Amino acid sequence: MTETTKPRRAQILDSASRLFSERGYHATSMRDLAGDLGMQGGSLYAHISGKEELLIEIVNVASRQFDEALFTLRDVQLPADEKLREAMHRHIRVVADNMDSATVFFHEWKHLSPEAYARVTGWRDSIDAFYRELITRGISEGTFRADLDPRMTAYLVLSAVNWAYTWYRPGGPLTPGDVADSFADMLLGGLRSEIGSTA
Amino acid sequence: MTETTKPRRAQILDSASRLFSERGYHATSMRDLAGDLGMQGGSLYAHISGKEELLIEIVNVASRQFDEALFTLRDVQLPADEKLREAMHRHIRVVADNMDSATVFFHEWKHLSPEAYARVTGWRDSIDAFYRELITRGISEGTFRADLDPRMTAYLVLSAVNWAYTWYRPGGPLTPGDVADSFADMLLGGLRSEIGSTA
DNA sequence: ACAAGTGCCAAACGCCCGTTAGGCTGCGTG
DNA sequence: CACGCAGCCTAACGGGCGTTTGGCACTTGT
Repeated sequence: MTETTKPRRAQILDSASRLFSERGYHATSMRDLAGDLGMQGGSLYAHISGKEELLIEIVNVASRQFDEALFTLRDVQLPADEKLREAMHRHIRVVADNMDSATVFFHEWKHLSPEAYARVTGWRDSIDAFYRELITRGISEGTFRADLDPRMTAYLVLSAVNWAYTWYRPGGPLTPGDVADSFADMLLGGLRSEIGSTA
Repeated sequence: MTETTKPRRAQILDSASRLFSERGYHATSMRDLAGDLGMQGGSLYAHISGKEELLIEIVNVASRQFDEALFTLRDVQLPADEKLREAMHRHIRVVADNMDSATVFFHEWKHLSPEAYARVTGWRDSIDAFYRELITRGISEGTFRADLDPRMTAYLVLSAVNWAYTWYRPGGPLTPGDVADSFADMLLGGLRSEIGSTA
């Protein structure tokens, strides 16, 4: 009995993350969720205030993790290419370490109430701005090609790291670091061989 | 005979695409959908057999368009880099020209019944295979770098073209062709400047 | 031993869901 | 004019939804 079992609330959030990510928020009933935990629907309300609280908390935890992962990189002095690689490492690690809540985050944030919705779009914009600034600086430093459009470049990088939630499987042969390095190598160096790259 | 009801049916499918993409499949009720068309919930059933038929048809139309766009490229003789660019052009055009049904396609296919679900995963695999083969051939032809992993490369390309459904806005300053060219330039040539690219 | 507190259950609440049934209206055709 | 028949209506069906309530069993502190 010395082993401390997770608080009931945390168990509920874990189950909710998994079920919401597998079936979707609206397609998961409170009775489904309770059944997954071996209890009755009404019993959940001793621990939570309602269904939306679960969604809000899952999305908040996910967005906070993205935020923290990249925030500490903002003022690090590093060549732009290395910094981009490091950002992708951290970004993909957050996705990979939280596949369920990341999936919920990407799929269900539209169903949040207006304030929570606004907070998510705010996060989106700040992540966007982080990558755009990184790229803009890389261009002015001469590390990145001068003809890049920072907005499109940020979209491309974000596509790569975000879309991973649809195909990455933890426990498979690839670590999050493998994925990040592979993507960074291709993005930074390009797909074309030296011979093939004419102009 | 079925031809006569087609216009109304098409209107229903259009409304359903828009509402499903905005609110999600389960969060859109048949009464919502009917209201959007100025009718009562029950009246829909003169034109369709049920709610899932709408989802199936929307997803089928979308997947067929992806299929057709890339199928005719399979046997075209073209250098791998040009062929990849053309594939991205077509792929992004399908997304951009069908934002609503593409969004439904990417978000709601998990909620399909088993057979329809299997058909979608089949499509997914075939698109995947298309890009992998294209890249594998490009490597053996010397157009692409020899150290590329075709699987990871396909993921990267698919990330770029698929994720567009989350941010692209038709009618904005960017045409689908602009997006495809921009992404193809960055992917093929890499982000690094000539000076910065040391090995 | 007893009171307080915790965690859960069983039942019910009002509401909305997808879907069906039956009837009314207005049109095109014999 | 009579007919059939789309196309839509209103009303209702059984059922599942999120949530609330009251009470029972068990643990804990004194």
